[in-house]
Amino acid sequence: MKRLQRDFYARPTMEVARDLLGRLLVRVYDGQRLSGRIVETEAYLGANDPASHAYRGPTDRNRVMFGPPGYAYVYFIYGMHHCLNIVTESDGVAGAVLIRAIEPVEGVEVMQKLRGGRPIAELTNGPAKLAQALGLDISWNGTDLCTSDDLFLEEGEPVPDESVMTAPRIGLSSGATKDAPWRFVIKGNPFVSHPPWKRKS
DNA sequence: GTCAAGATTAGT
DNA sequence: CTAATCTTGACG
Repeated sequence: MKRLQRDFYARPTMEVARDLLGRLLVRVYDGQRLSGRIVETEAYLGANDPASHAYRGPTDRNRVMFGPPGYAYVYFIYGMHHCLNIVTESDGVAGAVLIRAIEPVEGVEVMQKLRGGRPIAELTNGPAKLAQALGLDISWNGTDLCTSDDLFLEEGEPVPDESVMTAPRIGLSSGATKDAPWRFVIKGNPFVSHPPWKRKS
């Protein structure tokens, strides 16, 4: 299947976050394809988004968010979790999309092994969960998804507007943009974390 | 140098 | 609801 090119990522973050739904996230682990269909994303901007790591300008940790689009921004959080983001916007402009959940497609057994034998339903329905299921850690920060042989995205099956639902982002405690509807999910998909349609955000 | 908070998860 | 667990970044 065709791989997504640089121009796909070189657009406004919100647009990319929406368009990422339905795409196939692929990780080649030990020569084997592990993949999943993206079912949940969140957009994080720069200067105008207090909830973003890039809000206060570039630092050692968030630097890749300010670089060219199409790169992976992976960070370590809460002393035990890793999360995967896709860098957007043009070089010099901060922006990234957090991949919050994917629906397992290939390499389910390997992903299960990496996740301590958890059931398929709990394999990749959360940012830190999918990172663990795909064997991603901080060493993947800065990987170019347009040229890497081990981590990239394929076109997959674009999702129609009627299947997309927006909601406030998860886990934010403060900031003017904490309630902005910058979270995108495929309505009704069982692998979405904190399902918006089940009320009780 | 010090220190509180964090784009989460699993278990009570 | 809370513990787990440790890096980062703000401040002095």
